[in-house]
Amino acid sequence: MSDSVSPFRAPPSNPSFPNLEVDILKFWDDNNIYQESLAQRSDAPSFVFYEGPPTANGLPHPGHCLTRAIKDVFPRYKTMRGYRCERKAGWDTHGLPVEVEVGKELGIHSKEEIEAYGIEPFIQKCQQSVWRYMQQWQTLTRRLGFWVDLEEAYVTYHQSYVESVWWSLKTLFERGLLYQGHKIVWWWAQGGTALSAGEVGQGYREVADPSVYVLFPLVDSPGRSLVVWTTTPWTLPSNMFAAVHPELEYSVVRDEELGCELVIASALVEMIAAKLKRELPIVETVRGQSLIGKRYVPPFDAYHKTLGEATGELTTGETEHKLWRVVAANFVTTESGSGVVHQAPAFGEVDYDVLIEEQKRFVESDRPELLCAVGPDGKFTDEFPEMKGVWVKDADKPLARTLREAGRLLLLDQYLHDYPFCWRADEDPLIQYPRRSWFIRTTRFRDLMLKNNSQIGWQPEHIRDGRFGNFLESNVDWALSRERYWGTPLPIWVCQETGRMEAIGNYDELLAKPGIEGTEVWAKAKAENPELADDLRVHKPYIDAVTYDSPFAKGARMKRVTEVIDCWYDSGAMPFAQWGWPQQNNDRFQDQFPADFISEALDQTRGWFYSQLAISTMLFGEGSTITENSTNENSTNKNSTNKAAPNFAEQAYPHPYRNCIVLGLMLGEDGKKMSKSKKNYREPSEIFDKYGADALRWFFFAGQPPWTAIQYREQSIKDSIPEFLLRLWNVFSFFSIYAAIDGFDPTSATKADDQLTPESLSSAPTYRDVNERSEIDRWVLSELDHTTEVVVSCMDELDNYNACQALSAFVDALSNWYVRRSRDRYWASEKASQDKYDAYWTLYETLLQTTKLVAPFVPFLSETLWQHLTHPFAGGTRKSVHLCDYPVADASRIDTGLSTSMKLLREIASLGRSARAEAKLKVRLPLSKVEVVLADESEIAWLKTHDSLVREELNVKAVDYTTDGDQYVQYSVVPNFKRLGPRVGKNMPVVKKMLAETDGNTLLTALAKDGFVSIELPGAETLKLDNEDIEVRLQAKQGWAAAQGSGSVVVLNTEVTDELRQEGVAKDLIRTIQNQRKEMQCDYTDRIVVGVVSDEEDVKAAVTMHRDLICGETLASKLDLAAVASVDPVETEFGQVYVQVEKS
RNA sequence: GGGCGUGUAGCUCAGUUGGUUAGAGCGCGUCGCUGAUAACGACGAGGUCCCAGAUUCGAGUUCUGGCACGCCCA
Repeated sequence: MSDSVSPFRAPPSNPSFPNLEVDILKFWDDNNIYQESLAQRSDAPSFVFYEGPPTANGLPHPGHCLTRAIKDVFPRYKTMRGYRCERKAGWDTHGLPVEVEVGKELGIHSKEEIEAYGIEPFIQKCQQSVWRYMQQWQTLTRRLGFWVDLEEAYVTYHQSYVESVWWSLKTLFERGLLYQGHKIVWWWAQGGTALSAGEVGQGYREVADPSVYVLFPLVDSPGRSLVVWTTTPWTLPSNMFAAVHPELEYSVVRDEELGCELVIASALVEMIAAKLKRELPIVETVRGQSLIGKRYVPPFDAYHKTLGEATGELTTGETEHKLWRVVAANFVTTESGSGVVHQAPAFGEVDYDVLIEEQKRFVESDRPELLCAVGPDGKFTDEFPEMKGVWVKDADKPLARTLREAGRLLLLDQYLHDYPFCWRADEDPLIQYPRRSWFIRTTRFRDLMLKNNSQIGWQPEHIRDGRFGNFLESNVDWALSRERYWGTPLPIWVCQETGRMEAIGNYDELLAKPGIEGTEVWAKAKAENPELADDLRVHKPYIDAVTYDSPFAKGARMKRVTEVIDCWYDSGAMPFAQWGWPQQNNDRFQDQFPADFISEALDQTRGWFYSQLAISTMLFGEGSTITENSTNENSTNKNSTNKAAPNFAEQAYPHPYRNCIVLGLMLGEDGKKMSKSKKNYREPSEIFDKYGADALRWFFFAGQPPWTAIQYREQSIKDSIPEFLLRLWNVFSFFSIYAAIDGFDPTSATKADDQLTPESLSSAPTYRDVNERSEIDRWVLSELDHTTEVVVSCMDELDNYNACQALSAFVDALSNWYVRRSRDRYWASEKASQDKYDAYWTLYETLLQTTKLVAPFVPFLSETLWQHLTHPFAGGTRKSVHLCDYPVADASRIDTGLSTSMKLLREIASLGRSARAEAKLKVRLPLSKVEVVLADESEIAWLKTHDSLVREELNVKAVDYTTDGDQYVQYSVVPNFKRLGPRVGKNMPVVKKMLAETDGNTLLTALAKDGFVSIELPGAETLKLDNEDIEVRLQAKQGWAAAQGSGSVVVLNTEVTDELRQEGVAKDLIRTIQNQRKEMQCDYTDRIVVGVVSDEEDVKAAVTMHRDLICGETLASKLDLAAVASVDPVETEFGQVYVQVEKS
């Protein structure tokens, strides 16, 4: 090799990965590596990734690290595989959480307070507040190595984004898919606002409510009443129906005290009788079905006096009373109550569904209308004059009293249950309350959504038919509107005179309306505060001020509805709205739709996964047509691409995403949900500082499949360092040290290309064809290419876990077999031997390829390795490993036979060590022989050529292989179950028994002679078994120092001769002396003088016989069987050992 | 209450279409190496595969019913 100074830099021996990572971040920034990785693929086929927009309105936590790591690894991989993978960041910026944050800041929380504060300054604050934690998000994203275009991020409050959403809503509106209806919400009456499910969930606590059993007298059966149970007496005035389960049995019982008959579910009669403390003899029993349709008198007559006899026409042409009938409902149970359920659809979502079902039975003009005697303030309205102005919860007692006085109260009791209170005002109970709301008719698309879903590649697969599929099956119309302030305004304008409506698709379209007024509100605000983001002009309150002439009635004005929309709709519109499509960027949208890959956590099933699928199916699915804004001739289409709005009806499912990895929930150290108060997790920044981003990433990728619930364990993150990162580093470090010593110069490959592919390195004069290299070289390269094959096929299937398993196993084999077995080849004193060149080239190539393989997973470490490994080329190679192509397996290098043989060899070495340990014969003590018994001969010839390796590993003088190991081994023959199962079936246990009972050796002999053995089955049937049909197992006999593996048994010759023992002592002495050298902190070139004083003959003999060996190994210039003056001896089992450093 | 998922070694987790010796890492124990060295390696102990039934020649794996935990929805 060249005598010039090695171009390799010696790497730090104990690297600080966190520090190296920070350097790499700077390197990437300084050199625009990410941008270049994209530019390099500008003409490549695209692999489309969508970023599910996080909300920057909260701190990022470890769960987000997982999401962002997974979102990073596949785009990186695909990019290296030759695709163009753009990664546009995005931020979710609208919604209640933002309003709440701002409210906290301002010390206000009710809607009244917000309005008192002023909507205009409030939403301005919202817009500013969205970025509250932006810095942390960006820092985390960058530090984790998540490559994404933060500068080009889409933002849901941007005008272009809002306009895309408007366009889609207008499309839906014009297709008749938007409508107004009621939605029963959890309502905070005092604050005048609905609460989200999450908020409601926070406020449950146990309370005692009245439990009343009320009589509903049946109209057509005088003296007979339904018994109805409720814990909310205040809902009784708004009663509309009573529900029974058609399949349940009901009893008519006689109540002597009241002098009437009661209808109660049979299963509950006893319970109610016990509460009443009186007998309720059964008069008759009936099925729920027979009660259906029976009319009753409601407990209060507020509505009854006018509507009591109201009838309507059914769709069947018949006539039926609209209200106060018994209806069927299968949610009725007999767990509590009476089995007859009071229905006040205004105050219960389930009850409301019953009303909807009832309404559907009637012709449209004759439907029962919702009864609601309570106002949004939670107080009775004049529809129930008796209690007008009374807060509902205060009405419970007086209502019960009224019922009692009217003889309608069977029983008053108390009932303990959990009931939600407002989390912001915990004295305020929430009530369910109907609100006018806008809906999207998603139910009409249920089957198409299911069809679309069925084509999506879900990871894990059970999401498709499980959680997500079920959710789609039970689809209900999307409640779109929110009575809030900070959100995308619902773009519907209403004629103030006729109530007719139209949707607006973008801001210019609005401005072009005739008689436009109100735009000055925005102009004024902007003039007063030029800093205001222009995007705010499409938000409340500015947009609300904009009105125009009604096309429906002369002189009337069009005014926007007041609502904003659900921010899930924002995020679901992201596939087109991120581009501002269709107003602009048609080509970008066309290119980037649908996504090949998205990933979020499980909680997005009903969130982003759904909102995207629903919107895409409605807009671009089968049967949909995209209409041009033809009615709006004034709209200024700045971009001609707007005209080219495609018809996506032809777009094959699935869209808008083809593959989705659903990540499991991340749990804290204690296996519980992560929570700041419990402090059961580490802050990401601490992890980065202590262990580095690669350690965290590897923990995510290699620890478990990503969809399992992951327990965040600091120890596991820490473990990824020695298990993988450091192990790989050590191999590299080993290589660098010796490459530097020997002056190994890869630049001698004059035709080396900029990715240092093996083909191009072969131009080096010292580079030999792999086939000519030693076996271990061929072996490691075979393993490398096999690993490459596995990793590529896993990653193509989005399976990071098994890809990492393969990588981990390979790095282990590289470190613990290849390098270990090859060390002396690098130490060889001959600098220019071909074997040494082979060793260097093999390890160099292996490291290069491994570095590329691990690049998507551990981008920092791989970059560091790449920089070092390519350093000799002084800039002639690609600047970054991330600009390289992903390795492709070279099938010609994969030698499965060699792989199998080597595996057996390693097993034999391992068994030998095991046998030694068992027999308490330490490896340092040489043994004369091992005998290896194999099940068959196929590998013997190959193994024999590796005797020296086995001798060395096991420290024995000789190795013998045999298949005839009767002496040591018991043969047993078992059937090959998998093969014979189908053929033998029920007789399998018999076959197994017969094979076991026959002498193994006899069978094997017969098999060898005839190629088959015959077995007589009980049914006089003869079974011929060839050697594929059976499996030979070896079992070491007792009394031998032996260990057995799957196909081999290793037997030790335990006879220890004097010679062997003395050699063992010599090796022990060497070790003792080496330890002493270390104690004395010798430099490894220091010469020493050694003295050994012992009474034992073996020790004396060992020193005499093996003086050269001992001196050579320990760099001793002198070794005597005498004390060394002025040195303290170490006491050992061999006597006293003196070691002194020689004065130079 | 419904849906979905999970339950395998002390801990964290793998386990391919059912095939008869259930794996890994950590931890623990023993030993080794000392020219990758504040590292490293080998070997070992440790398992009623949550429980009970069923299907099957054969079940950690399929089915049914429980139990426990988690998530989502009521």
